Amino acid sequence: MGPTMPPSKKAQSPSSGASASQGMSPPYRQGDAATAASEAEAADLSLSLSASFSKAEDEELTSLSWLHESTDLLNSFSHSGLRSVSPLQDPDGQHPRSPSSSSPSPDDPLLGDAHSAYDLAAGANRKPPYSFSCLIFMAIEDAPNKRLPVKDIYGWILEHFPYFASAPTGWKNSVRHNLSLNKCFKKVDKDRSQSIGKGSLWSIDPEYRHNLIQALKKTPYHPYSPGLATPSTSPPTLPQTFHHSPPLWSGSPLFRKNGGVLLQVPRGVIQNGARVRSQALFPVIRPLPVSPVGSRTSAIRSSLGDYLSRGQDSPSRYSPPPGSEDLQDDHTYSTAKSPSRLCNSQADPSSPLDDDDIIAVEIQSDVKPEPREIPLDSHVSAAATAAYISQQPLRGQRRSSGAGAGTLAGSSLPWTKNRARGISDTLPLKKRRAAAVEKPPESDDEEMKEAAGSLLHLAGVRACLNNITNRTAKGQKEQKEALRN
DNA sequence: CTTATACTAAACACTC
DNA sequence: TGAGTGTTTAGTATAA
Repeated sequence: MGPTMPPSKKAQSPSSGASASQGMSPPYRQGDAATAASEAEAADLSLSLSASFSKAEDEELTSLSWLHESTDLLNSFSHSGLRSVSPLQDPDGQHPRSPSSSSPSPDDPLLGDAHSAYDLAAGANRKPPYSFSCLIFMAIEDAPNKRLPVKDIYGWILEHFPYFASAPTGWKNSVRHNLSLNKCFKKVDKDRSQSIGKGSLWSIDPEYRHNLIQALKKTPYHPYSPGLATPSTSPPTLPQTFHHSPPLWSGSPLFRKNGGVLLQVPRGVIQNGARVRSQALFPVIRPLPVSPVGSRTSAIRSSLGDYLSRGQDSPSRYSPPPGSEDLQDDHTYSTAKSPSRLCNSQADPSSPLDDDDIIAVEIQSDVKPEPREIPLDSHVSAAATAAYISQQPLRGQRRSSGAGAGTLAGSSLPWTKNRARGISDTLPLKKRRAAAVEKPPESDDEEMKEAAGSLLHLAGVRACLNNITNRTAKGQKEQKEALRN
């Protein structure tokens, strides 16, 4: 998924496997003379970016103008020739930085010692802080038709993350692995008239799109990422204080493995490729019809506008166009689709949850936040979800999101395509597949309904539960009345 | 220590 | 037939 690379050694090195052994992750070094100017430029841009993001925070995010500003800065940054900068690794390339080790220098309060420690030009050799799921997601979303063959996904990743050009080819396997395993991705039925050769086109499953969007929002490139959003002069924030940042869900694996750790990064350190930031900051959101600052920014606006406006309940904020289902965000992978799908599938589609439901969720969270009370309906905005979840204790979130969703999905990875075992488990793969064809497993929906029904019962999510129970009660009542008659 | 998540490697099957 | 693609399993690493 995700912004993925954990703050671990694994994250720092190209991979824990062959790539590491092949020395794909050169130690951090001071940039050479050719990059000096770029570093200076990066510092300036970083200052501007940080200031912009900080301004957004100071203004309580009541306006999106900062976003345009930031986008412009990102765009300019993208032309600075700077590439990836991993903030998580010590100059020796071995250990993540600790918060205490990243005190800004007086000369450069933004970059601090990081500025001297990290090679701004060496980003191409660093693994991007996105999980493969996010990379794939971005690639597909960046495609005009929102669908790509694997080959083009490779190409997109290579284009945007030069690191992979020199990385061992195992990453392609990982891409395919993700495509196959991750429910967020689905194959598009091949159109014989438009044969693309081998393989299929891959697209994003709308059911899970929110999860991916949410995951992407957890990336360090998200303007709300504390690494960018907090004033540069403030000390690095610890993850525990994160809940103050509205859009962040600190319980997501993406947060845990990236955002949370990136908090330890000296403020203003530019992370990873500038191009990535500018071009794929939020390449996942459909552009708005009207855009004063370009499609990319529109995309961001379409995402964050709704995100903010609904989350902050401000009428002055940008409102998405009708039908932007993307903006009804189910948070992240870890919650998976099951709960929301349950609600959606069982609730009356003609009466989607409205803001009252969101409020109800928020109220619930205020009263007694329990991990199990995660908003379960995808109609609940991402803001509400994130705001809600952000109040959950980290550990609780983790347990609830992981175990809960896992239970729902009947898999340890709720968004993955792990088929329910049991069908001729011991048979050879081929026979198992044949058996699966003959006896298709219970549909995800059915599984989700069944499992999530139980969870919903526990969770007491008012909107969903009421909807479901009302319908159930109504049906039972009608049945009884019919029997009487 | 356990659990969840992400990644990598590998084997195998399928398709072009 | 080989290469690319898709699926699955196993193992490892990390964080909480």
